[in-house]
Amino acid sequence: MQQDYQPRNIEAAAQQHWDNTQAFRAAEQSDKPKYYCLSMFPYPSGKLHMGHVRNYTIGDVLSRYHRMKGFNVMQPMGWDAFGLPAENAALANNVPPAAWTYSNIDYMKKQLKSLGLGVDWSREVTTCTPAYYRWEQWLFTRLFKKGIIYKKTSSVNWDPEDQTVLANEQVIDGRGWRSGALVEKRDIPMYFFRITQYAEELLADLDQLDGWPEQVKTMQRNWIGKSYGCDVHFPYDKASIGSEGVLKVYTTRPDTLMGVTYVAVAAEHPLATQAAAQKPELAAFIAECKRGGTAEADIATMEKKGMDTGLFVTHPLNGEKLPVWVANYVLMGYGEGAVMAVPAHDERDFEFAQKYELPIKQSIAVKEQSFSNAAWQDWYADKEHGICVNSGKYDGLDFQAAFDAISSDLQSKSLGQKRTQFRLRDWGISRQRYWGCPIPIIHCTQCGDVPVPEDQLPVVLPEQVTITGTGSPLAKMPEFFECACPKCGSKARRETDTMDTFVESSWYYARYTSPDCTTSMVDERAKQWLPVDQYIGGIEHAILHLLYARFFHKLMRDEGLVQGDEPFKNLLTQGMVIAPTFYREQEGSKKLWINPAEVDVKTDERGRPVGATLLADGQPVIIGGTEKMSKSKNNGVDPQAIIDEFGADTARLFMMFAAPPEQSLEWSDSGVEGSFRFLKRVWKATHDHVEQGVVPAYQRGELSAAAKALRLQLHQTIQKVDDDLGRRKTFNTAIAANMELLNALGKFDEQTPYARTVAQEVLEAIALMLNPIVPHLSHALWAGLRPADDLLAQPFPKVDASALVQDEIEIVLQVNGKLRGSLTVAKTADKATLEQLALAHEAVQKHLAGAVPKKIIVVPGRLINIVA
RNA sequence: GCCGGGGUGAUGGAAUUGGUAGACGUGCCGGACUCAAAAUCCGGUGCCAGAAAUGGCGUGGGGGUUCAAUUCCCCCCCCCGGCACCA
Repeated sequence: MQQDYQPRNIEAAAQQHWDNTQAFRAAEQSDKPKYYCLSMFPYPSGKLHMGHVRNYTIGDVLSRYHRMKGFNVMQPMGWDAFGLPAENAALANNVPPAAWTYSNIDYMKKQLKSLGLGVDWSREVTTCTPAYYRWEQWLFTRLFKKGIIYKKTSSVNWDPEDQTVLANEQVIDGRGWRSGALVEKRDIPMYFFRITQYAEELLADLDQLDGWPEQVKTMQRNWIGKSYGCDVHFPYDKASIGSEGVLKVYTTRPDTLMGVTYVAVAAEHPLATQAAAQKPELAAFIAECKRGGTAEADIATMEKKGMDTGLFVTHPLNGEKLPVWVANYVLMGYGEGAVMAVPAHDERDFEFAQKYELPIKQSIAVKEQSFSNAAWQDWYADKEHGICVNSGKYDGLDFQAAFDAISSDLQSKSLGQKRTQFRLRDWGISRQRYWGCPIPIIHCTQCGDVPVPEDQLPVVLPEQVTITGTGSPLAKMPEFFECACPKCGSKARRETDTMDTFVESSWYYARYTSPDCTTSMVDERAKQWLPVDQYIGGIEHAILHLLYARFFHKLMRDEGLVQGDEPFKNLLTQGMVIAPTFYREQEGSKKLWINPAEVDVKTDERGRPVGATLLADGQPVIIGGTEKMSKSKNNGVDPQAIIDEFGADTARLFMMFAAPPEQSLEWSDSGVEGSFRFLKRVWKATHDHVEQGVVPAYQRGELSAAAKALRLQLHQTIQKVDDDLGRRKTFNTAIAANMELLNALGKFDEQTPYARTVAQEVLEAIALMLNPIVPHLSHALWAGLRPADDLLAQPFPKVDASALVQDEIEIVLQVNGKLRGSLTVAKTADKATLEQLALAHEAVQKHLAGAVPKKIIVVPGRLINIVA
């Protein structure tokens, strides 16, 4: 072994060895159980960021650990290559999105390889290639014929100046990001996946997912949002509306129906349109409602506004006339575009009624609570304890009884019925963008929307285009959209919208099993590898991506392509990588963000930061918060710089040590140096041992007390690390346990032949236990400790139960719950002996001060608490 | 606004099933080595009082359950993720 730890050499050598032996090629033929380990594939944005390093290191640790535990591991990698940033880059730098994307992939692939991931690169998948997306188009045409995909109109953010649709993130304070024009909502035709048809199953199957975090399942349940409620029809008041008809609403609180004092409709609702024709001020208000974006967060937080239409509907049960209002918080796209308002028992309606002086009518009472129109109280919305009041024949009924009575009365009048509903909406996938998968539809004036026949797939996205930022690029390319109708042969127009990029990422996990299949979306190998045993990715994907992928799995299952109901058996959601921010105030209250690498932080005598200066000019900078690494806050640390300076193993070790995977991870330069120091110490300890000659690892024989204690700690550590890597997935504590073990070895200085076999045993175990985390280092350590063996063939170390046997244990003594001392006792000591010893203990006597113990609690093997 | 998560020394975090709060790392203080510095190694380090022994306090704030609460329950404050066209 080299005397010094030289990561550059050993990492290159280890990677070369893995390449030469095709070590991570996943084979279908194997007598071992399979383990499919998948990290969310990256968007090729340019270069690797710390979030990627964290994600892929976690995946690699689990992959290598499972390999050592005897699994046939498959860990693939690919590229989520379609998306908006490529078009933005094209606008900024005048490079075609395809060229930009492919060159980013080249660079990032080199970076990923330098991390030493045990990836089977032969399975690489790139979503922007026709080889990949043709199968997405193929599935689309199948689903279209089945009716799972349909067309309807939907609202988008419209930039009237650039004449283009904007993504939510491109709308900043209600204006287009490039033009600065006020954004408005516009209804356009789009294709939808009928995900609501699978809502019930998507909800129910969450119960199968024992390996998913409870929080993610809860978020998905709430997102799907199954509710039990009632359709209610309010007959039109013929005098004001002038025609027959009903206004339909859905409510989860039919028990409050007798408290309805008005109804509210969306700006686009037919009744609103009708009323606006007579009332210019209403028309103006409707126009105002159409301003602004479509994001739900904006709609939910904006000021609630409304206007009376002057129209009326009648209450379905008591025939009362109720005014129809237009309100900006009611959206046409959701449900019927109308809601019934019960100001007394809904907080939003309450505010609205107060603002516009609409009547508030109590219809629910809770015992010992008194109702007042003046201020909202939380009990007004209480379903559990309320009973009906001011509700005629329903007075005195509780929630469920009123629900049943009112809905059955509505049904007998044909003015409504019970219905369960989902909050989940169908998935609109049309995008008026260039860099995405073309939607395989041809529009024919005779035949309508015709799916592209299988033998004409794929519809290839042209790669030579000019992106202008206005309009849709494909819609300006006749060579793309001019075509013949596959049915009647007459001149037709190809669809120029592309698909939501969430579609590609909804099935890539399946494609990895059969990446080279040219005859189908996936082949029989999918049945062998799926489901994914471990999926790893950011918590920000908890709802959309994971729900869409689950949905796609069911769609593919129903097409006979895959088996099983769920794609991902176990899920690990990793936290963000965060770093301190620094800035200077500039004119116009703009902040100039300064990279942490360019800043010197001053601390007081206890290490607390007291100020910071810019290295370049020595002048102060302001210390900001610790936030997610991002370009906008300029607080990113380039992983490449860390790999170049310390090596990939240090980067990997720090990432795994600084926090458990699910928490956010704070970047720390000195923490990185600490990780590097630890690797140097492991290297030195192994080197110094090997220099004196390698020996066989300890097997059996008499040992000194110190050697016995070291072996006890060793095997306790193996037990803990095995559990930490396997069950708990807390890599930070696994590393800490190895650090403690190395510290203990450092204090063990016996040089007898037997002692050296114990040292060999410890060093071999450390090399193996650290292997999943710092595989290059372990590869080199192993070459020194066991020159004849390849580390890749080694199993995870096994616990020697005989080393764990302890004769004496420590018991903690408490008096009234406070720690007062401890006892070392024989492990076999019984309860009576323990109580006796505890009462006799000096510190216990002192704190009892003669008082008679009322109770003695003995927790075997842990503590004794004497209550006086 | 709605849904989900989090808050522990100077600092990142540990405490796995209600049972010794602060493992391990960083920083800081002291020492060894050195002409000196860096690197390395050794020791100390929750806060308050005390020379010490020791005692009290302490897991965002307030209350509760329990022999015992970072852990369970209720209320409040702050921070973060998602909200359907960022990925």
